[in-house]
Amino acid sequence: MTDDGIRVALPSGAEAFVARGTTAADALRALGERRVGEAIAVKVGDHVLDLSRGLVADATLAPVFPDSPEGLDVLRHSSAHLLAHAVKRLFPNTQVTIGPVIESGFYYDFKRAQPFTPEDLERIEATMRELASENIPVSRREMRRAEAIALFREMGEHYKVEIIEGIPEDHVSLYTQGDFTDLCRGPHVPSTGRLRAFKLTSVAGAYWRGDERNEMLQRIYGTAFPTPKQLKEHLALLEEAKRRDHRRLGRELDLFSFHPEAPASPFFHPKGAIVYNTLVAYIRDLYREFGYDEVLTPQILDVELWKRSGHYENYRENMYFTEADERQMAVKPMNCPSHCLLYADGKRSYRDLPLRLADFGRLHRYERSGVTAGLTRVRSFSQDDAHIFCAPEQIDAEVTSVVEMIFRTYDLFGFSERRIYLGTRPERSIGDAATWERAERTLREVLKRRGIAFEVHPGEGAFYGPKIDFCILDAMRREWQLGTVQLDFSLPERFDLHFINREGKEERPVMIHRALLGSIERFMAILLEHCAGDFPLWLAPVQVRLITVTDQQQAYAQQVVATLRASGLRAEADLRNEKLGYKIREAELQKVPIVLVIGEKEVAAQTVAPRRRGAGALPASDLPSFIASIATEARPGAPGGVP
RNA sequence: GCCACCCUAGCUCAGAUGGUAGAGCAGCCGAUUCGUAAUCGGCAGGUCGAGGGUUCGAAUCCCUUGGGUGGCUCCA
Repeated sequence: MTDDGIRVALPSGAEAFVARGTTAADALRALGERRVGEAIAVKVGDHVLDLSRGLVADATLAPVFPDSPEGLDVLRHSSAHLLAHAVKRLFPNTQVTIGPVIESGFYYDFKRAQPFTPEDLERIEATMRELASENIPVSRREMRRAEAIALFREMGEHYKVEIIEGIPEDHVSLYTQGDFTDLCRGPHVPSTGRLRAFKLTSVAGAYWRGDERNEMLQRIYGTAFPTPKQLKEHLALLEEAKRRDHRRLGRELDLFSFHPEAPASPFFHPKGAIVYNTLVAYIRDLYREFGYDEVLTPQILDVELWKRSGHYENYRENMYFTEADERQMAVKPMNCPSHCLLYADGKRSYRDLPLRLADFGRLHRYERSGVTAGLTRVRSFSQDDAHIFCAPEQIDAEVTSVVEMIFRTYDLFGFSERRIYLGTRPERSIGDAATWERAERTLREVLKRRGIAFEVHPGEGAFYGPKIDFCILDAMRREWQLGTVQLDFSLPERFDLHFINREGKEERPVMIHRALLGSIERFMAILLEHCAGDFPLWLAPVQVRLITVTDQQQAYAQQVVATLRASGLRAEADLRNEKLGYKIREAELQKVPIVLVIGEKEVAAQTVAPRRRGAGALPASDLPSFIASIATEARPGAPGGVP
């Protein structure tokens, strides 16, 4: 190494000496990297930088291509800049704010008096295309903070000024492409021509700095990919998501509906009720196995109870209130206080613990209009909720057993990818610091001991205690929260709960709030979208549909239906005077798992000709062996059947 | 709650610039009696989410309101 030279290397080991200040792109060329032209950035150590960055010290370099995760981020970030560039060109009076990369694309927030219309979006996208085809070079420069503030102030970009004022460093970096300059950490593509596959997807309101007390900005969402083909695939995926939308399937499969008379409160139709109740039946089976006792508790309780539990203090804005006998009452948003009353009904011994009280009670929570959505966020629902009252030394075993129930259940439904989060103390909460500390440590230890990978979500705990949230990825790779385990030392305190321990002394139990599916409504929505309406046999509202070829077979068909029903199957007959193909098509569209075709031959031979959803015809068989062949699969909680 | 958009027959959707509603599917009736994803014909169905306004005239323009959708905030 010489004074004016530095040593650069590729991860493969190739080395070269170049002059200090050589750009990353030139250094890569000097190293014999052939695909420099395809790279959009460079990785120096752990940092992704512009290709035009001058190298000042020895470094190991790796080109960043658009199809790598880092490259995709650069591409999308630059697309956000291209969007801002186009907006400033079309609407010069607009102020720019921030434009980050998000999971499936990017967005940019703007301040403009006029709202952006869908037509504006088209014009903006067209302008983005023009700017891309002009292949404008993107350059970076650094500037003193004060200088940058002055510059953006002069440009009338007050939000940028505010952002820079919040940056502690002396210098900030600016990126310029043609007549557009933006404050940005970078890195960016070398020129706008590298952006070939992007699309603006929607406009939405968004608060400045994500605070609802601040003014509202206009956010434009978009997405970008390395190639047009990948963009197209992504858009096709969005179409598929639309096709699987549970609101749509709910209507098409006649499962549930919504009515303005009870906003955000689902009405389950007979078929939807079967799915719902079968899910509950599955959970009840688990409860039998894991030692839970089911209870039923009132819908409306005295406000005093909610004051005592802390809900009135912390949760009032989400509760419904009413009055009776001049007493203030509240509709329950949760079951826990009722379970505390149940626990306290009589002396408890350590021999009674753990006491696991399960409750499928209907809950009502007032959700602000605008946050509700289909079955995933409703105002009326029930959970597979339970509260475990146990001695402190039992916490570990109890949490462990809940985790087992959760994992087994998610496996059953084909949710094999999970993400687990530990939520710690939120701002609004009850209980002292030491108790919180203890509870958080307990949960952390259980997870660690079980070798379960998790992430910490600071401040995401419940107001009464820390929690572990169990999320899954569905078939569309979207993340949903389902189960939860929450430790609670506060409610036992507030309700002055105790049990008599081995020493004959009163001791405070711990309460564990937990759910596997979470809200049944929400779970049903997620499952419906996950399996695109193709429920496993045991959950299907109609398991078997008989289809007659002509009306000569009606009597036999009805007889078969009766036999199937007698053996516990949900069966029905389609006796309509329609062609076979028509009736089969309808059964397929209705996602009926098994169709039994009954024609002249079947009547004569006293058999049925089965047909599996999506798989076509199977050989005919006699009725008893057909029933035997599906018996296991039709039992609640039968494995398989979900992708 | 905030921003934007949407609401026409049970469903999916047509109905530039204001002249008072239309299709396919579903439904009903009839014909057809048929072998693994749509048989043919006919009939009926809407105070265009609701209320108010502008206008000679409103599904269409304006205001209010209800519901929904996509986001933001929230999800204890």
